[in-house]
Amino acid sequence: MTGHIRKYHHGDLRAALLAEAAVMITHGGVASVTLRAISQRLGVSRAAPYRHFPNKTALLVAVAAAGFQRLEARLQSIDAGAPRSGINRFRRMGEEYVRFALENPAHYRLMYGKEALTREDVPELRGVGDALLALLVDVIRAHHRSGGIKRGNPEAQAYVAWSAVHGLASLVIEGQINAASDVDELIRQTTRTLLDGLRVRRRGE
Amino acid sequence: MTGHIRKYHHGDLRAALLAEAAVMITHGGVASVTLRAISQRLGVSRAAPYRHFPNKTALLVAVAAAGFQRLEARLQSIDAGAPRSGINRFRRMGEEYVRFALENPAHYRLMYGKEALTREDVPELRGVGDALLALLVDVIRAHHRSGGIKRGNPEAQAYVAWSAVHGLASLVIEGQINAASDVDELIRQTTRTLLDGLRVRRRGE
DNA sequence: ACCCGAGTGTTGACAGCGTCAACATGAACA
DNA sequence: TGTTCATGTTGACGCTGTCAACACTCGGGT
Repeated sequence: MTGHIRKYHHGDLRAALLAEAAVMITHGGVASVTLRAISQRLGVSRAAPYRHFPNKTALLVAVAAAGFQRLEARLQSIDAGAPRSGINRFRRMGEEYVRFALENPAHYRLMYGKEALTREDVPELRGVGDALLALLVDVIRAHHRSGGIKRGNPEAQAYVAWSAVHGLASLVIEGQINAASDVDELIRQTTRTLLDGLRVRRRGE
Repeated sequence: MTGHIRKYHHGDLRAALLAEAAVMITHGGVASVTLRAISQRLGVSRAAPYRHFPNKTALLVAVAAAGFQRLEARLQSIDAGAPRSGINRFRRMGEEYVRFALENPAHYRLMYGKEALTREDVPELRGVGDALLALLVDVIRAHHRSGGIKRGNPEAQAYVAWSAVHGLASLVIEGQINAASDVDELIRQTTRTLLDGLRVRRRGE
C-alpha cells in the first residue's frame, strides 16, 4: 500500500490524502468528505493537508482528475482489447463508459459536478477531459477511414457521442430514470441509436 | 410582485424565500445560497426560514422542482407552437431543452446535482422529472403514428433522447466542451444525430 | 370586547466546517 | 555539528446549519 517514493514524517501524506478522499467519496459521497475527517482517519492533524494542497477544492480537483485518468485508461484498454474489429469497438467504448460511471457514482458525480460545491472557477479542471476527447476523436477518425461513421467534423461527432453516454450515466446516477428500467438494455439502446445516427447519411436537414 | 394570497407577518415569506433563492443561484451559484444570506436580503432573521422549510435542503429541493416545472412548461409551449408539423416538433423540443439549460446554468445544475451537496437521499426529487418524461413519451408516441420515429418502447426511446440533450447541456455547462466550439451548431448536430438514430431501421445486431 | 392559541418571527447558543498564523519537529545537507 | 527547509501541530477566527426558548400578532370562539 505505502508506495513511499519519498519519506516524510507521515510516509507519503499527499498520496494518502488522495486515496482516503477517494475512499470516503465512494462510501459517503462528496459531501461526507471533510478535511478534518480525512486527517483524523490518517492520524494527522486537521491542518496537515494544507502542506500538500492549497485548499479543500484543490484536493477534490486532484481526486476528480485521477478519476478521469482511470476512466480514460479503462476506455483505452477496451479500445486495445477489440482490435480494429469494426464499429463494435466504438460501441463497446460507449458501454464501458457508462458502466464505469455506474460503478463509481459518487466519484463520477465529483468529476462533473465540481462547481456545485466550490463556487470558485477551477481552471485546473477546465480541459481535464481533453484526453478523453482526444481518445474519442481518434476512434472516430479510424471509423471515418473504415466507413463505419459518416464523414464530418470528428470533434463535433465526439461531443455528440460523449453527450449521449454522459447524459445516460448522469440520469441514472441522479435517479431520474425509472428504477424499473432495464439499465443494461438502455445502455445498449443508447449506443445503438447513437451509432445509427452517426452512420446514416444526413438527408434534407 | 407580492402576490399575497395569504398575509403573514412578512407577506408571503415562503414564496419570497423561493424567489430569492432562485435569484441568488442565478447570480452566484448554488454555493452562494446561504440561509443567513437569504434571510438578510429579505429582512428577516436567520431562523425564519425554518417556519416554512424543515431545512436548507428542502428549500433547495423546492427551487429545483420549480425549475423542472418551468422547463416542462417551456417545452410544452414549443410542442404546442409547432402544431403537428412533423418531426421538427420533436427536434425543436430538444434544442429548446438545451437552450433552457444554457440560459439557467446554475439552476440547471441544481436540478440535477442535488446529491452532490446534500448527502441525504431526497425522495421528493425522485421522480420530479416524471412529467418531463411523460411529455417526451407522448411526443414519441405521436411520431410512431406519423412514422417519423421507428416503433419501439417509447419510454426507452425517451430516455435515450433525454440523455442526449441532458448530456450536451451538462458538458457545456461544466466547461468540458472546448470554448471555441460552435455550441449552436453542436446542438443542431446532436438533435440531428439523435433523430437519425431513432428513425433508421436497426440493421444487424 | 375579550382572550387565547396557533402561526409566525427573533434571539442566543452550539457544534462542525475551512482556513490561517504561529509554533514545533525532524531530516537532509553544509 | 549546526542550520535550513519541508512537514506537521495547535489555537483561533468567522462562517454555516440548526435548535430551543422566547416574543409577537392575528383570527376565531366566548
